[in-house]
Amino acid sequence: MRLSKLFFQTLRDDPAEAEMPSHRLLLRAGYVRQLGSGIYSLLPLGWRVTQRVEQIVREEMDGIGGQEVLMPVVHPADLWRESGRYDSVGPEMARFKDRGGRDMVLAMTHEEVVADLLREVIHSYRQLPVMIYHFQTKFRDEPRSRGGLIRVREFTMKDSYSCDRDAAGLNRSYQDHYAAYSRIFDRLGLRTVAVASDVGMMGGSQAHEFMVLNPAGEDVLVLCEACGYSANRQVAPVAVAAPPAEALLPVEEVATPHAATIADLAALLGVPESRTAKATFFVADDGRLVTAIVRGDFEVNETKLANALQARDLRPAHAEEITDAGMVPGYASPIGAHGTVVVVDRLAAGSPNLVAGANREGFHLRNVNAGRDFRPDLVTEIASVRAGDPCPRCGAPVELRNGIEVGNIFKLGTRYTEALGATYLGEDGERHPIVMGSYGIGLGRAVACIVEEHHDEKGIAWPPQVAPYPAHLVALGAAREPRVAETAERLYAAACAAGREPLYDDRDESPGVKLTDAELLGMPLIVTISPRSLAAGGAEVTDRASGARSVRPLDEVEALLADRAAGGA
RNA sequence: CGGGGUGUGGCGUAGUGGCUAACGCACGUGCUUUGGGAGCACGAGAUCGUGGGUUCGAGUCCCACCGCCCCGACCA
Repeated sequence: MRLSKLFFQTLRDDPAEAEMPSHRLLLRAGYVRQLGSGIYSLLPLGWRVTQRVEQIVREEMDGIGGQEVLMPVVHPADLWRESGRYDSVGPEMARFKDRGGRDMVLAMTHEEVVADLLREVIHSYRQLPVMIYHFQTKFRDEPRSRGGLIRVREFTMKDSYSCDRDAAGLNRSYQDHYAAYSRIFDRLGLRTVAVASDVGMMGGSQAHEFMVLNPAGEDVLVLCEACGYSANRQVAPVAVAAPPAEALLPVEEVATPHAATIADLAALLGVPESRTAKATFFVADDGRLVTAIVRGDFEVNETKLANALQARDLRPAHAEEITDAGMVPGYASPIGAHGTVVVVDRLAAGSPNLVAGANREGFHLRNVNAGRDFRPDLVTEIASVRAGDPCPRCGAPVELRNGIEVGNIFKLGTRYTEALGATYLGEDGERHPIVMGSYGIGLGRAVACIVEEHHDEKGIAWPPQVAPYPAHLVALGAAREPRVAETAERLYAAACAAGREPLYDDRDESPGVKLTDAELLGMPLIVTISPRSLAAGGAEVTDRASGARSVRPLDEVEALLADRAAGGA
């Protein structure tokens, strides 16, 4: 591709709105353009990278027996009513009416369509297992997009769906995907860690997320260096031992002016935070006011709490809602409260004689014990793992890291097939629901993550497997020295003929512009042809990632450009 | 949805009530230049986010709305 013809534009200055390296560089190098919040166009270079990524994903999906299909973006709402998700999914799903007044949705995922296809196509156990997948646009009206391509509203996703006879088949499909995903991210040049995760809106029994470690990641991961344990903090169990039992002491009120936070309280009373109880308040989607009690040295884990309550949604409670239940924010405890579901963290319940709120401005109670002084509606684990807490598997201190989710795998089970009546006739002559799994990879997010991991201060440095072009030919001083243009044209033509079309900067630009653009654009190999290089016996070859450069004879350069396996300089 | 910020040629910015809205980059033409974002000259390009208001006069002050960014809430 000749740069003189390429639809692109590099920017000298960083666009003001871009903060993350991937966002900044993809914009500056002319790979993408923003149309609206969380809505991007892919320019030719960006589209080529995406296609390279897509092809790698396709090969690995085909490798585990996947069959590519294409399912629609616009679905009749009735389909989503059948699964119950038309009502359970919130405003992140775009809805509209067609001209006939029928309710329609823009698909944010395709379980329903797959289940619909299954009930039409699959009748017998002989047709199972089967796995289908597609690359399709998804629209999710996120409350807030962010981070350039990391979190967008419209994006392309590879989603695959395994369809098995039973749980054992699902396990195999799940393992196949797990292995395929590991190969995919490896090939993409992404170092990922697979973490056990929450099943969220998908439902199902088991899920893993493939995470790229990145400080800008929106998820917090619990990692153990000692044994390799890894989990999303949303689900990671707290393995902190309960303190030794003590005799339960009588409750005693103590004045604690201006001690509305745990830190202030602990300092004022001279007790460790672990000897206090912290109350936080939520309102569930069904209207229940939830009082969550964790030990003062822990934070509430909203995912665990929501799961414990079987609530779809939790929001922080307003002060009036807390007061209405007979509690005093800042000095609150369940003692004397009414009209609230009290959920106590396992560890808080197992820690005796804690300091808790007195429900009186400026006062706390010493020696509060769950069960004796108030009755919890539920005692279960609702606290989040902290950095340095013992690993739930081996006990070594765990580490907390942020991660970006680039892929996930879910065991769905029969939730959708039962709802939609997608069944097969088994060997036993009985009708059984098909057992499904669903597996996603966000392509744009993967591209952004690759840039996050493969860039320097000068620009992008694509791994060869995903680079839009294998090399970047730069002709310098061509106007002055006809041999430069001739040589560059010859190398370009030869590479194209070998099926390895490079980028070719044939523009009438100054050397500085061309060289900085080459580094910004990030092709793995930069080949510079100039009077100087010709005098030195050939062309200068620079490995973008390492910066290693050397002048090579022209026939060697020609072979390098044509060689599919060529990597470095 | 809460909090914060921001909106001026394609990009980055200046312009805190007063003449024809300024600068750098990018863009066009010509000449010069050619290994690290070149020089000179000429030129094109902005209803200053939108609507209302205050004022003799508004890019600038006030109100409302909209867009975008960040933090949080949210989230396969």
